[in-house]
Amino acid sequence: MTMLHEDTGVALWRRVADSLERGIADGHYRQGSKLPSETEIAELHGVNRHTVRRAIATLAERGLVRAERGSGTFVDSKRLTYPLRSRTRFSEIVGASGHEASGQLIATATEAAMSEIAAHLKIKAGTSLVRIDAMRAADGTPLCVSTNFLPAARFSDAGLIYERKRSMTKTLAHYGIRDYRRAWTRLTATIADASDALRLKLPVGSPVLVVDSLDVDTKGRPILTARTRFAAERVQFTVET
Amino acid sequence: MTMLHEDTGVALWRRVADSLERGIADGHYRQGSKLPSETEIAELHGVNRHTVRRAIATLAERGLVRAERGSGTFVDSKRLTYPLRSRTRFSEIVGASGHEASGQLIATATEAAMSEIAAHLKIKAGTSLVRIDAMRAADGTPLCVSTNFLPAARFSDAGLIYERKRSMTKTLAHYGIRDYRRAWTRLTATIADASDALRLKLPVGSPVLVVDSLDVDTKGRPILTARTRFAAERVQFTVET
DNA sequence: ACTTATTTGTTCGTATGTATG
DNA sequence: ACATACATACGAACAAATAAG
Repeated sequence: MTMLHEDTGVALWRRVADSLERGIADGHYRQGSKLPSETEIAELHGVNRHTVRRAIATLAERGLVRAERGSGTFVDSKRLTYPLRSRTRFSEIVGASGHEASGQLIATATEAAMSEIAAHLKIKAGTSLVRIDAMRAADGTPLCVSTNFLPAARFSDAGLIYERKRSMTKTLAHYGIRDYRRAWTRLTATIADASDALRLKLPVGSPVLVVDSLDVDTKGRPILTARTRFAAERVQFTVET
Repeated sequence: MTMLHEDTGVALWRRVADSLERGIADGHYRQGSKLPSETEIAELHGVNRHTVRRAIATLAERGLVRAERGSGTFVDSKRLTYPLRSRTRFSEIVGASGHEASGQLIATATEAAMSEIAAHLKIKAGTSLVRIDAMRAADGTPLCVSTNFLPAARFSDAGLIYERKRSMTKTLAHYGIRDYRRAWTRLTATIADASDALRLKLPVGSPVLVVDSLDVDTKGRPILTARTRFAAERVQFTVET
């Protein structure tokens, strides 16, 4: 709204910030690595050092970088890249990016299927379901909380199994399911509610990515439908088309 | 907390709300259609009508439904389903779901490529780029704002073309590009900044879905990289794997 | 231990475009 | 039309911390 440049409607410092954020997001500047010095960035973008400082300040506020007087500004982004594909397994994905995956049961119960969930799982409404609420973390930091529904007929006591195994893949393996795949994924974002914020250790008002999904076995039979809420600031999804 | 049930850590009213929201999200309850009556829903879920009322109240607060005394509760979710796939075109997607797509140029300029963007477009840093900031809407309601970068060598004056055509597909067609595809898509969420919130007509603190993408032509040459911010409350992505 | 160069942090000053009243 | 306030942007200088020799 104020001082513009080349009739683009965007402030200079914001353009610099966007550029840097992009560089961090796509791995051009890796986690822990040093950004170019403020004067270098200023020269690169053809702006004053103050402008760069303001850009960096906004990134630092959001926790993407950390400035150290005398040595430099370092990337401090723990955002995990999480591919959405046919084979989507939390522990695999987290493990592949060099972090230690862990899971924790929040609650489990047996419920009657609501019509919407029943439709997804291709069972009759009112059929018995196992509900599993779980929190998943990478290197101890909570990444997501998920609410899972499984047909109780096939997966009775799945909650108890999950509590022991702390992994959905292992729980399903206990029932003889050695492979399964993602049938569909739907995704949006919202503000974390109080309990999710607490479990994800997020400040109130933080955005979460809400992922609805259905997993099916090798024969295409639905086995699991879930709603998973990811701490948006800790994850970045990639879509493989 | 509140009233619990079957030692699941989730309040009854929240379970009902989740169930209804799910039904709306997956089209089980369509836009504009009437929900079952409160007493019906209460019977279906085996809860008291007060519980249902609380669930509906939270949905109404978030603008998903609209309760009308004497006639019923109606789905009022303008959340558009937006598939992320190889062929991702705004106007096509919006048009296919029965809405009228429109675009509006916010600003355009020629800039020198920052190294990150240059890497995506496979050009040398410092090469001239056309930057196009645009807002896109469905039936007049803003859906997203996007910042697009195109190599100026191939697409000089793309900004002017876009201003006239108000569609990126048509703009590219003007340069002889009849087909293109999405090379990659990265996705996360954050809180809308002031200018985005204004342009998307969102309250401050609203979440936006941030989509980074690269489009390439039929020969695989990069033609366009963009960062698009969607009003999270108005859109739902589907991932096709 | 000392020097030197680099880098972030801070404080002046100056100028300009936008919004408000 | 004018004054005021505010955010943006640039320039110069110096202080303080760090790293390298």
